[in-house]
Amino acid sequence: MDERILNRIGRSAAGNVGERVYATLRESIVTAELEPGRRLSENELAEPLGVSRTPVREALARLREDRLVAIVPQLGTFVTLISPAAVADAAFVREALECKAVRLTAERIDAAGLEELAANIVAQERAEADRDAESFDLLDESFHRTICIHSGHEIAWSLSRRANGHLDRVRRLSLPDNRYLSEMVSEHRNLLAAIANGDADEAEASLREHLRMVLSSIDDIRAAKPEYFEQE
Amino acid sequence: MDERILNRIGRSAAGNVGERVYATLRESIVTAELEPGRRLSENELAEPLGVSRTPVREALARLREDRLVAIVPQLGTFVTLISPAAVADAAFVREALECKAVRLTAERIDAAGLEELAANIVAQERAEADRDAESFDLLDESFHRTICIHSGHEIAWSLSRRANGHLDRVRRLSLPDNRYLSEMVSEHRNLLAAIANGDADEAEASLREHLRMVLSSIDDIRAAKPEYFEQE
DNA sequence: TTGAGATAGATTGGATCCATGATCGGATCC
DNA sequence: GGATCCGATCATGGATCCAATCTATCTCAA
Repeated sequence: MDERILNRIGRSAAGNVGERVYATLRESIVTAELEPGRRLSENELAEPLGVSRTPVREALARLREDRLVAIVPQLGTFVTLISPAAVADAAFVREALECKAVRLTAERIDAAGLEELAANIVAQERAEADRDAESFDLLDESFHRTICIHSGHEIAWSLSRRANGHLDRVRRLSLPDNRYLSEMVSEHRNLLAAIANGDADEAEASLREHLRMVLSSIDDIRAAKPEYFEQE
Repeated sequence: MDERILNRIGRSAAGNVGERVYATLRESIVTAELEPGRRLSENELAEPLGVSRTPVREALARLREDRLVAIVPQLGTFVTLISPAAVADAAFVREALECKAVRLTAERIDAAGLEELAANIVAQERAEADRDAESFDLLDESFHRTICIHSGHEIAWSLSRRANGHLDRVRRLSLPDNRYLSEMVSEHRNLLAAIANGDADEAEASLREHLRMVLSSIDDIRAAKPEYFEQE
């Protein structure tokens, strides 16, 4: 396994069809364009994408691991209903990983990293002023990713991102309501301040508070769209 | 999506061929029967198992997500070299998830759960007396799984288990040396005591100490088998 | 009209086939 | 003798084919 080989590792996951299909389907599910409970068919998914069943199957297998679809042999594939337990699990995982990461980040981030986070917040403020929730979403993701990367454990981000599907789905369903937007920017500012001060405890507490806010909207969504939820 | 359908969910992941192949290959890699750097071929893997390339590809795709193999298109699939960074990532993830889980477990475990953990430790003591490292391994896994399950977030276990491949590989390579065995049993006892007392802080501290011990052997392995390791 | 049974259709799981591209070895030319 | 070019071989990625089986519908009889 020489260097030339190592240099090419990752290509397989980069531009291949299965990866694109996975990203497409995940986005469709998270935005509820493919609504919870919806029946999917590998053939019907493959045809409009202009691909065969093979990469679709690969994508669905990954989505099953994300618990975003359920595959029943000889019957069909279904978008999972929103499960309060799965949402709680996602919140648990994200809090565990990101809180631990932010402690490390507060201890070891460099000036360039702080600069990057500060620039991100400036952009968030602009998105807030423009009421541009979609841009804010991307910036929010980038903000948290940057924090995880500077902890030295980028894996924290990729796992958190992966587990986060259920939270994303709930959040997107509630997106039209953007009254929380300025509050979130403010929380991000507090978090950055704690990191800049190297205060791991404060950074963790700040992030924990921030993450838990996302959960607050789930009851509203459930009241509005009960058919999207599992019965307990 | 009625109940009959829901009742059958999971069968797809239970007895199917891809799952078996995944488990088999993972075990072979973790025990270094398929040594780091080894080139794998889908055809050569499929033939002795009596299956086609399809389930092998499915298994390899999952192992790639575990970072246990690297797939290079038109070239080959390779068992990844042991990467100190990947090992550290695995330790980070496990510590983050399990420490957070054990806090919840200490707060909410019931008598039956405590009984289960106590019985497990008795079995560990027997394995220790018999110098039966393999049995101890299974019991250790079961012990940690039980703790995670009683936190109410079994996901902590499945993700921890999944991310743990690199740690397992290092540990198995060092297994013949079982002088740590009695120490680990003792640490498990301390952990159980903290949980039984409902002392979340003590339980977390105890588990953290316990998990970090696993890392101690990596340098020995590297000295013994440098060709298994990535260069930094 | 209603019920049961058979049959047709559709679904995923697994196996096979083809396309693309990378490596390696031998033939050939300088 | 050595470098170069070309083709055979083999790798994964994607497409297609077959098998098993579950659902739904249609038919026929009571």
